[in-house]
Amino acid sequence: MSEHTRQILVRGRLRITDFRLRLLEVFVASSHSALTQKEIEARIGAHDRITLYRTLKSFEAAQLIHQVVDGSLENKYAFCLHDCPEHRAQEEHAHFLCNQCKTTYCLGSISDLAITVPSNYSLDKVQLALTGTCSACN
Amino acid sequence: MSEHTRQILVRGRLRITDFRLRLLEVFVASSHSALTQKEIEARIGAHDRITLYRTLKSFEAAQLIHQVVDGSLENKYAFCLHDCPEHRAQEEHAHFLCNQCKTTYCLGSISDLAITVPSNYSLDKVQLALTGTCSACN
DNA sequence: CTATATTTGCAACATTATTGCATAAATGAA
DNA sequence: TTCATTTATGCAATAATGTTGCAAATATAG
Ligand SMILES: [Mn+2]
Ligand SMILES: [Mn+2]
Ligand SMILES: [Zn+2]
Ligand SMILES: [Zn+2]
Repeated sequence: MSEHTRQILVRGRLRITDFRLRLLEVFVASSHSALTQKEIEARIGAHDRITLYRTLKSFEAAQLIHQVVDGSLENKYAFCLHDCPEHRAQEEHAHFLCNQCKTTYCLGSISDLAITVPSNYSLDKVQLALTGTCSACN
Repeated sequence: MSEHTRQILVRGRLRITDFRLRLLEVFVASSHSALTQKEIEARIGAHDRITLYRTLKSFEAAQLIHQVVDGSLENKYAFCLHDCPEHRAQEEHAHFLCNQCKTTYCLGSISDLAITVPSNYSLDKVQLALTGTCSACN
């Protein structure tokens, strides 16, 4: 059953360990939304806090997950789908935080928006943090 | 010299204290950019950490300052200019984080952008976090 | 000036971030 | 398969940040 996550680790050139497989399962299982550390901990079962911290860093470096800016001040991560735009030439990336259920949804590309910065500024990355009420809560 | 900041506190219906005046001076002095707690502490001189924490909360509640989402995970605050769109009917608000000097600029309104959310979602707030290189660093 | 409401400073505690280091485990090569 | 090497893990320790309670100090209204 973990052949899928196994392959993801191989592609990311990360050693295959039990903990990494478990963490990856968690992300794959909620690939539509971003997770806080607390939410990850609730899902992953027994674990070491520091190992989780470092594994998140590794996953991020290997571009398996990405940090999510959703307007809350919490550090959230989401699984990078293979068409995730976050790591494709720094394309625009939108996320939606629901005020009710606190879920953060990944809305994907927003490259159709016209963003301009003041003259002499150069733009590398665009992060759009939307807040409101999601479909499930409406 | 502190007549200006005095007036701001009065308008916000906050009692005038020495610490509040000092903190407000700091914000007024860098009203074009957002400040981290560390940056505030470096500018304000001798102070109590908890008092700063609570005064920031008061200022925010009184809408003298607002939290800034700039794509970093740091908690930043910026002075609300009287035409600051953040507190005018939740209008869009853009900030720019410079990768070089780490300054966060307030870019103001972006209400001309066309933002759409999936059907059945309702949108309350739009925060646009731009990253790149600022004019001074270019 | 006095009474009342608010603010401040300090202690205490919670949560999160971060590094060092010894041990355990994974991997590639023999 | 075994072994050597590299990497990951678990635990201790520390730093940074967030948060509340409470008594003393201060601001403000009357
Ligand atoms: Mn995403
Ligand atoms: Mn602003
Ligand atoms: Zn919701
Ligand atoms: Zn700059």
